[in-house]
Amino acid sequence: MNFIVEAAVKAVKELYHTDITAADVNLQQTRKEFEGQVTIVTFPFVKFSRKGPEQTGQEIGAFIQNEVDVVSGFNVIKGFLNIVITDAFWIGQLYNEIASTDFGVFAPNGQKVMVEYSSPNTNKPLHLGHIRNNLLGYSVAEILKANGYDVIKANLVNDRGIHICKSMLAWQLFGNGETPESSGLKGDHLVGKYYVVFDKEYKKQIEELKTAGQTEDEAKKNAPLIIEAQQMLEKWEAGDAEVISLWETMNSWVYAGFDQTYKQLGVDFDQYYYESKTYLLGKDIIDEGLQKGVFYKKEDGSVWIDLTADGLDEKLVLRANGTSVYITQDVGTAQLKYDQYNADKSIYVVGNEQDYHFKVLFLILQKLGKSWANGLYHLSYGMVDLPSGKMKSREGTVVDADDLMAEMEQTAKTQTEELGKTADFSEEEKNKLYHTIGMGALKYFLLKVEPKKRLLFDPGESIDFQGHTGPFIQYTHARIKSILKRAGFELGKPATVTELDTMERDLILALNQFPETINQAARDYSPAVVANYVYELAKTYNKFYQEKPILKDEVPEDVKQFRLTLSATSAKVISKSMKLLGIDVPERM
RNA sequence: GCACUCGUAGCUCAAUUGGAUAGAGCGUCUGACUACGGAUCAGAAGGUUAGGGGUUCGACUCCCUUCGAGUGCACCA
Repeated sequence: MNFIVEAAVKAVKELYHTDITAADVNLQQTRKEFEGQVTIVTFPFVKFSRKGPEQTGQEIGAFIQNEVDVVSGFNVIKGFLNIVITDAFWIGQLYNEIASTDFGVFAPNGQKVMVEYSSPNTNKPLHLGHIRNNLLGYSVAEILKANGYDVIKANLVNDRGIHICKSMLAWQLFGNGETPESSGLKGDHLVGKYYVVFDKEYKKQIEELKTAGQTEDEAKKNAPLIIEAQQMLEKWEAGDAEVISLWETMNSWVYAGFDQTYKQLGVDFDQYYYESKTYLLGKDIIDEGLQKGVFYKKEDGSVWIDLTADGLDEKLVLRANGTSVYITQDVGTAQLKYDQYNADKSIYVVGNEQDYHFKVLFLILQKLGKSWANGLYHLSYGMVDLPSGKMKSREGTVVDADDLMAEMEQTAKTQTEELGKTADFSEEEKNKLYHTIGMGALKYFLLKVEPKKRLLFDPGESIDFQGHTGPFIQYTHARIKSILKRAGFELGKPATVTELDTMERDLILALNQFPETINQAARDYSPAVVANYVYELAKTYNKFYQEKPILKDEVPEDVKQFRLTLSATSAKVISKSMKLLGIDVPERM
């Protein structure tokens, strides 16, 4: 629609002798209840025209109609100039742009972006909150790719630390040599089980010490288990062969489990980072910062940065004994990433409880004068809540990722069997379909909500398959495919129709929004933008489908071909959109 | 206490980034040629956009304030 904007700029220049830029023209889709397809808001121009908004609209409208030959008319309602564009234009748009294979795919823009997501702890299995993280990260990566970025998906695995040692210790003490093979438990679940065991035994010891007269705080510090775990961590850091060996074994179990979960989820990574390898990074940068005067040293030798001028606090970046803290390591890892990839942007998909941390991290890197610091972005997302409140792993109120995915597939199976449309499917085809639909429902449910908003999940009532859902969109796609198959239709024939019905035009308009939607989703780092778009599109198609015959005998051949083209392009755009969300669409369901 | 985020129909979410009469789904009620696939479509009911001020041609959107919810405020990660 750039030509409309350009015409508007020209109109203001010639009519009112004022230079404005394209950004000053507020262009939007015309509301359904008015005639026309695009609307210019004319209020901002009245100060140039020195006339009322209606008259200004009339003048600009007349100018544009005269200037642009595909504009066939206009109307003005208050400060809104509604522009009517010819059907010939829209038909051309459908056949020349929308139907082309690279519609919605932008040429490489020469920029590189890293998206870090997932970043699990290796002491417990993934839960619903991790699913949201993974789906967001994967989808944002796909959206950026579609916008022409060269994307690197990274996973920073938290594979060390006291929490890992807790699982290890509990397994050592209470595990009796249990392995995934011996118990049939998925590796990450097995390790998670011992994390819970640790917590239970630890609490017991705390109670014992309390009855022996210690305060809560003392008991927490003095419980033998926690002391042992700390000793284990020290041994790990010292490279103790036995501890390292145990650590490697248990982590390998977890990774096997994660791989399986990731595969089910359909996410993947180009680059893994492990905190066991990065946790010592960053110290040299702290030195660098000390020299530059960005940091300062306190009497005890600890190193700090003063961010009070930026509305934040003072922050420790290195302990008095010279060891790192969390943020030290993140400073170092950020540098490592940059040295390795030279990315223009780096996205961190991390929950909103770390908003402050990333604010501080980015500010530190800016103050250190890192040229790439401006390209850092924290994609912060809200917690997933249950009706009972927050998920807590130790209280057993978490919704386990593997369980949930299995339940979704089961629901898909039940629903599909009830409808009885897959009688001729092979067992393998059926299973694949249940997976596609179950995951479609789950993924859509999580991605349709704006990332930063918290999300409510009720395990009691299963995720819907009707209405504003993934299966609804998948169904629309399958139905189109069915009709195309029946007609033996292939894209490629030229248009022979010259006029559009309202519903046909609305559908082309909706399809035409796709590239802009992809842009906006990337600008906002928001898969929800795509999710809501594709739902609107599916609804628009369904309405068209319901009211306009396509293959019926009474439909003239050229109209039939045209409606088939509309259907085929709708299926393609639906499929492409869903792919950006990491959701597959079936041919039949 | 301080900081950040959020608050839209009974419930779950939208609203073209400051634009027209705030839109969908679920749920409730009513319909759709004797199905080009009914996991669909049409219609009805449902709102003081948490409350109150302000900014302007125009505010769900920006500012102030009150209330409510969440998160953070470790020499843990």
